[in-house]
Amino acid sequence: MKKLVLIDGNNVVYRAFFALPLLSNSQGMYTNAVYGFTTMLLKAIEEEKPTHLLVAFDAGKTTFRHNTFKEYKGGRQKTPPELSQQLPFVYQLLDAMGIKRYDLDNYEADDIVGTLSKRAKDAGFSVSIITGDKDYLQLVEDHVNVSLIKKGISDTVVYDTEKVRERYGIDPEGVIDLKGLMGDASDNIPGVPGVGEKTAIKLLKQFGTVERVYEQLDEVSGKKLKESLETNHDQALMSKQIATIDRDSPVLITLDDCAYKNKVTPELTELFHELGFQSLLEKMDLPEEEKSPTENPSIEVMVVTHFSEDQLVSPSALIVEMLDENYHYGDILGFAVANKSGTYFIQTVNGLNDSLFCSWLADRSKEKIVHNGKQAEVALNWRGLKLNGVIFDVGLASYLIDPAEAGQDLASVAKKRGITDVETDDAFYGKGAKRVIPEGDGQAGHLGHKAAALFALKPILAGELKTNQQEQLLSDLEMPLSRVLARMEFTGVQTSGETLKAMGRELDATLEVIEKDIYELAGVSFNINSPKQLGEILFEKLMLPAIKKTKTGYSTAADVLEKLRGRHEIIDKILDFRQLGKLKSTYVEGLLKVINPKTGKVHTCYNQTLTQTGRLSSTDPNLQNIPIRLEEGRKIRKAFLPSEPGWQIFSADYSQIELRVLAHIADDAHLKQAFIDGLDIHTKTAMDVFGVEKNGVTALMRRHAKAVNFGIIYGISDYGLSQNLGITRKEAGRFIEKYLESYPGVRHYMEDIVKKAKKSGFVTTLLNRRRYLPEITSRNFNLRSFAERTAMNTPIQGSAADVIKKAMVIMDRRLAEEHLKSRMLLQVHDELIFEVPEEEIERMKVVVPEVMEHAITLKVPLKVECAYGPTWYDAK
DNA sequence: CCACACACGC
DNA sequence: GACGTACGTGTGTGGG
Repeated sequence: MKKLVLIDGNNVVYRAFFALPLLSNSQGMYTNAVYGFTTMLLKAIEEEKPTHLLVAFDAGKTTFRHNTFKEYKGGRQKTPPELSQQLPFVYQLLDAMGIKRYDLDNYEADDIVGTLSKRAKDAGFSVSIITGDKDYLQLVEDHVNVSLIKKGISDTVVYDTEKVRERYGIDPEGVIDLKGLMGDASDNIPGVPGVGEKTAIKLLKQFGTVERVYEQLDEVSGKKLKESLETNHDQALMSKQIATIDRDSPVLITLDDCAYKNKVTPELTELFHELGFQSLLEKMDLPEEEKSPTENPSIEVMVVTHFSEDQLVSPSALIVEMLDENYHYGDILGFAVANKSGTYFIQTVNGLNDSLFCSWLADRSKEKIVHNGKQAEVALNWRGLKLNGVIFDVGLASYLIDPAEAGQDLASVAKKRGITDVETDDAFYGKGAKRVIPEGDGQAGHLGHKAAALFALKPILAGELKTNQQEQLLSDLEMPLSRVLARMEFTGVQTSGETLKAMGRELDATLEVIEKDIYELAGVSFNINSPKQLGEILFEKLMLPAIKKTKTGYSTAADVLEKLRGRHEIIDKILDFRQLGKLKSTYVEGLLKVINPKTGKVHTCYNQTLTQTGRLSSTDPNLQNIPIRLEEGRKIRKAFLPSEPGWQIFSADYSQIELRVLAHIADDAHLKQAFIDGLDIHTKTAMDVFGVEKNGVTALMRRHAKAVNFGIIYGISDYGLSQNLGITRKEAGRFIEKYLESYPGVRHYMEDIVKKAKKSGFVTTLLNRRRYLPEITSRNFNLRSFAERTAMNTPIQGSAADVIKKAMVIMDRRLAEEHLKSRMLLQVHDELIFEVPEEEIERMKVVVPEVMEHAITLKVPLKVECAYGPTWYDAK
């Protein structure tokens, strides 16, 4: 006989939460409700041995019952965030176990259960319902029983028709009449005042139903009772109606959909590990994890020396193997392809010489699945090859699904999804200095498994993206951007080694003088670059007051030294030495090391899957932190030139993009107006915070206001602001308070986003980029506060990143459409740098701001400022 | 080899 | 009252 088990998910999770202490896993995430629910679920499966299983959930706040009675479930305590945060894991758990879950707009879990139990009974199933809610007893009938959870989570009492009669003295159908008369405080159902369980049962035993009670009201004994029944006639009927479970609700799934196979998946093991459910893991008799991936017989990797047409079918997963050294210069260690025809490995030389393979790589119509395709594309470009037809990038996808887990090895991404037969590169090649490329054909197996995993991962990740509504973010933003970045990196930026060397010589001369001065002032020579030695000199030998300490000793950081200025001549010298030393080592010497001797250019690598906010990062060299604030440093920019004679460096930057994004997201009328009116935002903030007219804003006020603005977009704390401005915490607190009074929409946003993050466990940006903040419900003040500030900051910074990324994709197309020769070279978070032929300058002055300002339409205008000159330094 | 302190950018 | 601005990369020091 078929057996259907129906579980009221909300009820069981809720009971588990309150029955168990607030357990948490190693990451501080609460797990007690998930744990309790899991225990219940496993017990039910073991005892009931269901062939079909479904967990029903309540859909939302309002149901059809609210149409009849708008106070339904009124006055209920809000679900604690510690509980609601666990719900997603309950869903994940069910999905991993292959158990159907279902909710239905306007209906509650009990209606779903009622409907399916009826259908199942009619189809000849036996049905067990698991819940802690007595209301369900109304569903009991032949072949349908209810397991009512008693105190705690482990005890249940099974109610069949007989048991209901025994306990209440009425038939199961009578439960709704019971409710109609006695009401239900927990659902805010009124019933008839003065009628409790005893009286209600007595009445029902005598009359049968609520309606009958009223038909024969005269026969009711007791004057008071009669009166109360009489005056509350409508209320009693309404209460009965509300308490009635709808057994014909529009449930769209079928019984077949609920078919259940007891199977332990790798996803489940992974999830249990994540949740820290060690005891359950042991209990479940899990299969041993695959230890030696190459032993997996299901993937046979064929080593080929050239490809045939029928081996390169669409879609195919493609691995272009390189180790983590710089992909502009690194070797390709082989290729692997996986598709429905099989899994193939080809050595680099053979692949590069196989014209069929090379034209397949370049063919737009041949669909490819890759992992961080930018690397492959650039590496192929350096070999004169093209890569087209990439339809899915697993690296980018996993980054969007959870930026905290991305940027990882393909093996980790796969393992998380239950594909365990891929070795990490670290494991296969060894890590650090021990890294070697194994002899023989072991590599074919490794690459083959990677390619096969890639092929298998695509539908899984696509599904996850769909759930998160991030498909467009991948297909219309990050994947096209990957192509744009590849081109920018490959194009590179012309860099004058001579200019750098000349600057280096000057720096050397100056540094030598300063160094000598410092030794003289200190009375001894020492390593100025060693904070330890420097600390000893300053705070022990020269007896300067130590303001701040670090874990390891005295702090000699710039802000500390600033405060010691004027106390000793040596301080200024040290600050100068540090500043110039940094220029010399990082910028002059550092950049010289990475200029390509053949092209005279630097070719950065953008990491598109690293930052938690959605920004890019840049390495080898980092071209996003070239000095600009201090003139000495800024001169470094003179070394960056156009790559063609007579061209110009053209720079375009967003003005106040983050504050504009804030005005948009917070939808703050006052802040929006300020931008619409084109005001100087820091002056405007000063006017609001200090309550003065424009003419009354002093330079100091503006500086303070600017710091407040800066802090606001980073999720401010009074302490942070006080440090920044050198004022007391109280004063800083007053500034913030004043600010939030002036911009109530911003205050509301800040409070709201934290609440939302607590509820859902993540925050999102304009284009639905996500960041999870598990620590936002931590009891550790430190961790929680940090997560709260992150909740405020990430949508702002991340949305700004969305805007400029979108602008880059559009800009790239626009340059092509207009047949402009100008090239996009760099992105520095809120600015784009181009090299532009003289004759295109005027056009670019129009096109670039147009594209950037309209990349995404906000409720405030975006403003872009352009500049150009013969070097990056001059584009100011 | 790694953690740390420091300094550069947005 | 705790802690303590966001996000990054690179360099040099110094301990294991």
